[in-house]
Amino acid sequence: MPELPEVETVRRGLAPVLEGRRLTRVEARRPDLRFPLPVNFVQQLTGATITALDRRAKYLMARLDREDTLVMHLGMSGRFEIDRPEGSSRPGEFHYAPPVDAKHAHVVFEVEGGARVTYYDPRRFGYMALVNTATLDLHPWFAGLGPEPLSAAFTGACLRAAFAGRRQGPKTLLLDQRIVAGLGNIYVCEALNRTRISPFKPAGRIAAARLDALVANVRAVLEEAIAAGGSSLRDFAQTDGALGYFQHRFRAYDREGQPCCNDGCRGIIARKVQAGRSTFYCPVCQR
DNA sequence: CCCACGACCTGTGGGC
DNA sequence: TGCCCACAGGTCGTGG
Repeated sequence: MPELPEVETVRRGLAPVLEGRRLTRVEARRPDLRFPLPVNFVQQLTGATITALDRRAKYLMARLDREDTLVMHLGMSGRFEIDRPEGSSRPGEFHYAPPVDAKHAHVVFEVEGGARVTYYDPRRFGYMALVNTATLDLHPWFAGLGPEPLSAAFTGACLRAAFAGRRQGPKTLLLDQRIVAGLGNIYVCEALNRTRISPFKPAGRIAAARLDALVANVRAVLEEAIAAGGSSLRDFAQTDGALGYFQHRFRAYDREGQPCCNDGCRGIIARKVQAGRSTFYCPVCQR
């Protein structure tokens, strides 16, 4: 669901209420998300202070003043909401409105000062784990990740190396988190459309200059999406409930049958299933 | 290495 | 109105 811009939007929303705060109460309302929650999940988190909230690829990482880091992935439908206690209460005891969607409110964090952060995830493809901080980079979820697309490490040369000799299209390869970490279906479609590269063209035969342009467009579309608060399709909302609005600026994704937005192109956006997922592209200008 | 396909799980939207 | 099917932002695994 959430791709890099959505996860980054969530991070920016949560950071002010979590960073530097102690977890006073943690509730796991079911024993598992996609995977079982760690044994002693609640116990290990209760009383811990979150020193920083970071993002790597599509993972959120809450650094703790303990050995472990709380790692969270939103899967397809994961979402966080923040709320404040209502009414008066004795210090240290807060009263909250019931969760908006109690059926899918799986994990609840209450922090010092009273804010409550609830994790909702109808499909439960999301997951949370406690991972030893010292060896975090060696964990299977992180060890093989490619560069952050917004970092200087992501370059045309990276793509040249990763694409060399590959007959698969750039669409599938850009979804591979080992090549570049954080892209998903939407932003890959958008970046390829902006660069006028066919999602199906054998990746190894794309000229170096076009890969440089692709890198620039990946960055541009991600930055624009972050600035817009991400994209809201079915259920993505920012932590304050506001909707991101980048979906209104899609040029390819979910625009089957509508005109291509590229200058001078009169093509119509098409949809094809590629590697089991919808690819949206312009058959006229994307070559 | 590539692809096709299915699994995980639940909800929603469109077509009839 | 109601039902059924296709499809959904991600990842993981299998088998040809």
